[in-house]
Formats: sequence, structure tokens, C-alpha cells
Amino acid sequence: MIFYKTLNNWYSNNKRELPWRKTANPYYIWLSEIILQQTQVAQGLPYYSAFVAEFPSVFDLANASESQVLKLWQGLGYYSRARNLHATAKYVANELNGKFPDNYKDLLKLKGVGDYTASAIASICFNEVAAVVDGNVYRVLSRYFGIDTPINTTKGNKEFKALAQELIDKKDPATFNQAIMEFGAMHCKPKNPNCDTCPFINSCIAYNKSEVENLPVKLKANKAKVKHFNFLVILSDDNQTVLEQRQGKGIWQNLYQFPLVETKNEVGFTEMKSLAETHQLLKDRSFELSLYNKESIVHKLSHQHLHTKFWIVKLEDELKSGVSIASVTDYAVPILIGNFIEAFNF
DNA sequence: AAATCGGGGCC
DNA sequence: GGCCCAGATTT
Repeated sequence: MIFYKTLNNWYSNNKRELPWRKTANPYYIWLSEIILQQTQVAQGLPYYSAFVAEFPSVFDLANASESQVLKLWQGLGYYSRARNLHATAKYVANELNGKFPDNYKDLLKLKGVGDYTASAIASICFNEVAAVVDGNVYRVLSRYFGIDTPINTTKGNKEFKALAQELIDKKDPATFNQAIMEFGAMHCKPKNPNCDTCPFINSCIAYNKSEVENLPVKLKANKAKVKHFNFLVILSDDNQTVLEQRQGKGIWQNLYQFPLVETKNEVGFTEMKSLAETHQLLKDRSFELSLYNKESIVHKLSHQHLHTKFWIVKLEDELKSGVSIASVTDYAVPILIGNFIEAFNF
């Protein structure tokens, strides 16, 4: 049996109904693919619906402000995706008259579009024979063919890309790409795959060598670094607070946060008091300091564990350059800040 | 080639 | 607590 025939048969009987499967419009396919990068369908789905509703066309997205795009993206993570999404929308709307590139090579030039996304759009929208390789594809192929090359290496990427390009249904690349990903997500799962009912049970090398749970092979990630974040939640006499936009290179670029004091170690009240007294915003001002959360909130990211304290700074006078407390929910903030805003009774 | 970039779900 | 997710970009 030819690989893609078995796969397509499974897909036709088991695929989910998803909104981006009802269209081949490159704007909607592109939008869904960016949202779904490193993101499970269940998590991305409500964001896709919100973006389609708010920005029905690439021109609507292009005409929005970046802050509006980031606000709608809030909570989804990997915020460079949102910034690149907006930049690409402006490029397509203004330089390409709203028409997306119609082939892999040109799609690859768009900001935020790499090998996977260019292949997905080219195949789904334009029937180009370009195989996708995502986490699902790595898992399905490494198991079926018993390949133990680490997937997060250049060698592994090239090997699996070439293999997928051999296996793809040249007559219907769009269906093949979506089918192999759906099969990986729903059937050939990372944990507890459904081998008992698998249509590939007779030919899957990993199954027949009892190696399913050992594949794919992936080089271990480095341990996350611990950081200590202290946020100054300033409350003025005239119901204002201070939010600052994050600049520079690191996490949460262009999102808003309360003024941040990062420290080498966890700090207590006395140490924070003296840090606050010398802070640019609070110098020569009279305030009362209190700690919102006695135990640090540990916010875990892939490469950082943020031990976080929210310090309440009650000002005895007014604040000239703040924002009104009522408006804090208008700003795009990291979920760590958003959770605090929701829980804190302003 | 290795590190970085989020947040949620599963075990 | 570790691993994974319809990866891309920077270092």
C-alpha cells in the first residue's frame, strides 16, 4: 500500500472540522498558520476567530495599529509572531495590492514565514508540491520509518524534509500535508498513541520493534534560568498608575508592564523600600509601600522562570504622566501582568 | 549550531 | 517536573 493512500483514507474518516479548512484564501490560511506555530489547535482557535472577526481582510489588518494587533494577540505568546504578522499585512496590502505571493519561494520572503509556513500556504492555497515538516510530521515519520536522527538538528530537519517531499501525494499536496499533521495530532500522539487501531500497524517500524515511545529523538533543552521580577504598582491620589512599554530585545517586546525592578535575588520589604526610594519615578516623593503577594508568583516560560512580586506603591500626591487606572485593561500586557490586573481590586 | 521567544495542556 | 505544541529568527 502506498503511504499517502492509507493516510488519505484515515484522514477522510477522522479529520476535524476546523474553520480554516473551509477556505483556500491565502489571507485566512496565512493567518491560521501563524497563529498555530508552536500552538495547539485548541489554544489557537479562539484567536483565529477573533482575528477574522476584527480583520476580515488583509487591508483591515494592515490598517490597524500595532498596539491593537498586540492586544488581540495578548495571551497567545511568542509575540514576535504578532509584530511580524502586522508588518507582513502592511507589506501585502500596500506593496502587493493585497495579493499574497502564490509560490513557496516568494512566500518564504515574508516576515514570520519560514519553511513550514511557506510550504503550508503554497500547498493548501496553490497546490504546490511542498511538504510541510512540523512536530507532527517529525513524530509520524520517525516512528513509521524508525528514524532516530535527532529532530532538532540541521541534519534531522534536512532528512525529514526530504523524506516528506518523497512521500507527498503529488496530485494533492494540500490534503497530504494536512492529513499527516492531523494524523500526528489525533492518532500518532506523543503520549499514548492509538497503535491498537492504527492503519499503519503492519508496516510501522517503531511499533514492530517496540520503539514507539522512544521516538522521535530530540536533544534536550537547557534548563530555564531563574529571574526575580519586582513590579511597582503605583497608585496615585488621582487614580492613576504607571505602565511602561517594554523595549529592546528580550521577552514581551512592545508589550506593557508596571515599572520593573529586576534583582539578582529575591528581595524583602526593607531592601525593596530603599530600591523604590531611589527609583526614577519615586525619587523625592512620599509613598507607602506594601507587598501584594508574600510568596513569589513563579511564571514559567520555556527558558526563564520568573519569580515575581507585585509591590503596591500608594502615592500621597498626584501623578502627572500616568494612565488612568480604568484604562489599564486597554493595554496589551503579558499574561503574568494580566492575571494580576484581574485579581487585584483597583 | 545553539539560543531565544510564551503560554497552556498532559502525564 | 518534564515534554509537547500546524516554528521563526537571532546570535
